[in-house]
Amino acid sequence: MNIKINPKSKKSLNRQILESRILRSAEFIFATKGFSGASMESIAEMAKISKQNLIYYFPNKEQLYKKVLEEILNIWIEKLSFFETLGATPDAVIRQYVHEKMQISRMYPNSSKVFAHEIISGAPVLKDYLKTHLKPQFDRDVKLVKSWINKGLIAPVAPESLFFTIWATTQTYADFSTQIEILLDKKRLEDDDFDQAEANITDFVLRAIGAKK
Amino acid sequence: MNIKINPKSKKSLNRQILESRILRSAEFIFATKGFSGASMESIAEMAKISKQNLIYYFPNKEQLYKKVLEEILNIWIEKLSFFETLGATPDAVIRQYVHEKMQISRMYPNSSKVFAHEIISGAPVLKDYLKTHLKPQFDRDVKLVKSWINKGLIAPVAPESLFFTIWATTQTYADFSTQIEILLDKKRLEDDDFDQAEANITDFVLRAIGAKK
DNA sequence: TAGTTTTTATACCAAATGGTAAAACTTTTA
DNA sequence: TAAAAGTTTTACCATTTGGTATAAAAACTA
Repeated sequence: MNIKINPKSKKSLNRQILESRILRSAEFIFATKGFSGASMESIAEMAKISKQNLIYYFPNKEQLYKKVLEEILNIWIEKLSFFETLGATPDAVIRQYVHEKMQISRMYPNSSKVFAHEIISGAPVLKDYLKTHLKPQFDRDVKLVKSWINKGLIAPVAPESLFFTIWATTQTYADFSTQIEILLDKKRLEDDDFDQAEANITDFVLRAIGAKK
Repeated sequence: MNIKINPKSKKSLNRQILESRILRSAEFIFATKGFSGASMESIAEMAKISKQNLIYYFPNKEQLYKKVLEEILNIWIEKLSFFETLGATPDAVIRQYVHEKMQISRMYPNSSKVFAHEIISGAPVLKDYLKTHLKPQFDRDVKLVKSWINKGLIAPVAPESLFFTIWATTQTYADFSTQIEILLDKKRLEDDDFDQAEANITDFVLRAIGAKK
């Protein structure tokens, strides 16, 4: 019997592997050096291909950069929505949300850092996206939190502020990991540290909003 | 009578004015473009001097960058210490701390962003400083919070986490201002927004740690 | 196996940019 | 007022780097 992998998909598989190796390299370089400081050469080197080869896959730096951002945004969209868990208790929704956010900080620290650089720089590339995609979702989620307050399920906190707080506290473990590592006297943040942090943040937020379990 | 300003101090006054104009420009450019993306030319242009003139004042880019970081660190050192307010109640200390931190986010958003870029990039310049200066202060402050817990003044939260939370939530209003502006539908964050944010964060933190007033 | 497509390597370049050298101009000092 | 010190301008350059052009090599297809 001739078990043969479909050549077309085999090819595209190889390509996918290489592309994702490139993207991981790019993430790291962009996170570490910023957009301007990241040279195509250094990204290529890290991905163990030539610069010209890199350009074959990603014709220019901006496109590569956008792809990296796109990836993390897709992950966030996929994993993060208050709205989707509609019906669950605030306690459960927030636990799940913080959990997912920390999971992402843990698994994709570099993507997270690239995103942070982008926003801090004034979101030159993502401004439109934020307006058209994030804002509507934010409005929906704020509405949901307001309904919780109206039902007396949580204390009357400012919903917008609640989101900013959750984002900031979870993201800080990815973005400011260097600082946290130094202050906690760790070479690297381990799974344990993230678990601990998640528990602390969850606790903190739930106490602050006085969520009934 | 010959009222004459001491020429020496007059000169150095002019120089101070120009230098601080340069530093403010540099802050903005570094915040917006990152270290590598910030050109000496653009900084000079913003400060309304020639590039060569800029180089006269700051012989190279790295030195200018370090000066910008130094400025914000000095401000933080000056204004932020749990320890110094020893004796005050946790409630008062935290209120004051959050207040100062938000004040800084409001007044020096660009410095704050430059710092954020630096840390996210792995603190290539500031790593040593964090180890030698921030860490000891952090340890002292953590100790103080622990004593609060032991005295039953606040709930048994993780002290480290408390600091990370306060830093993250206050800093986010400077660093991620672009995102927050979009989500709150504001062209710029006004004094009012910062006051509101400060109140929310303070409330939030005090609830979370169950501080007795 | 011949042809086609995909991938990799070689050579090169134009623009941007950090920085130098030094002259010209201005202000301060003695 | 003349020298000294401080400031600004002009001219220039070496390096980095994103990107192009092109051809060789490898992989795949018919």
